[in-house]
Amino acid sequence: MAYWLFKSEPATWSWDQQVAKGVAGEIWNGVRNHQAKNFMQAMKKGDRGFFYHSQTERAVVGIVEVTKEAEPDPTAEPDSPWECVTVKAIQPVASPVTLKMIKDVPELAEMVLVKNSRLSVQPVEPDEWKLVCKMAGVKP
DNA sequence: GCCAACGTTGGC
DNA sequence: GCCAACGTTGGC
Repeated sequence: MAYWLFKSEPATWSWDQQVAKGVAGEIWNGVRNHQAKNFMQAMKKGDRGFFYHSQTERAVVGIVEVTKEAEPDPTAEPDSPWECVTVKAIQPVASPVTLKMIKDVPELAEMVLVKNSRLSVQPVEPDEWKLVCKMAGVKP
């Protein structure tokens, strides 16, 4: 199983809204970046991801699971290359892991979140996943 | 094919 | 609100 990080501006799409969708989940639409799209195409059903709030909060606030693999983005122009997966909320974190906390941990210095903060969908290494889960107070 | 200009994102 | 980083666009 692979691990990922989904970044969202809480004003646009928040963790609470994701939770409200329940087991049905919600399509992760609106991504208009090829790197991010490629990562979504690599995702498999059952993969796990962090739900990260950018801008005002800058913290990992929940855990999601990929429930449907990449399909054309219904919010994109017809025949455009954009795709998206569907994710559902699994559980909130016991305590949010802020960007500052991540930056303070040397083992997490190589996270894409630190290296390329603008990428909205990112891969997470298994070791990084375990450590951030520990910091968040959730089971990996 | 290069590069300057511009728009967008996100941290601070 | 500002600015740095990055991606995209368009002129040449």
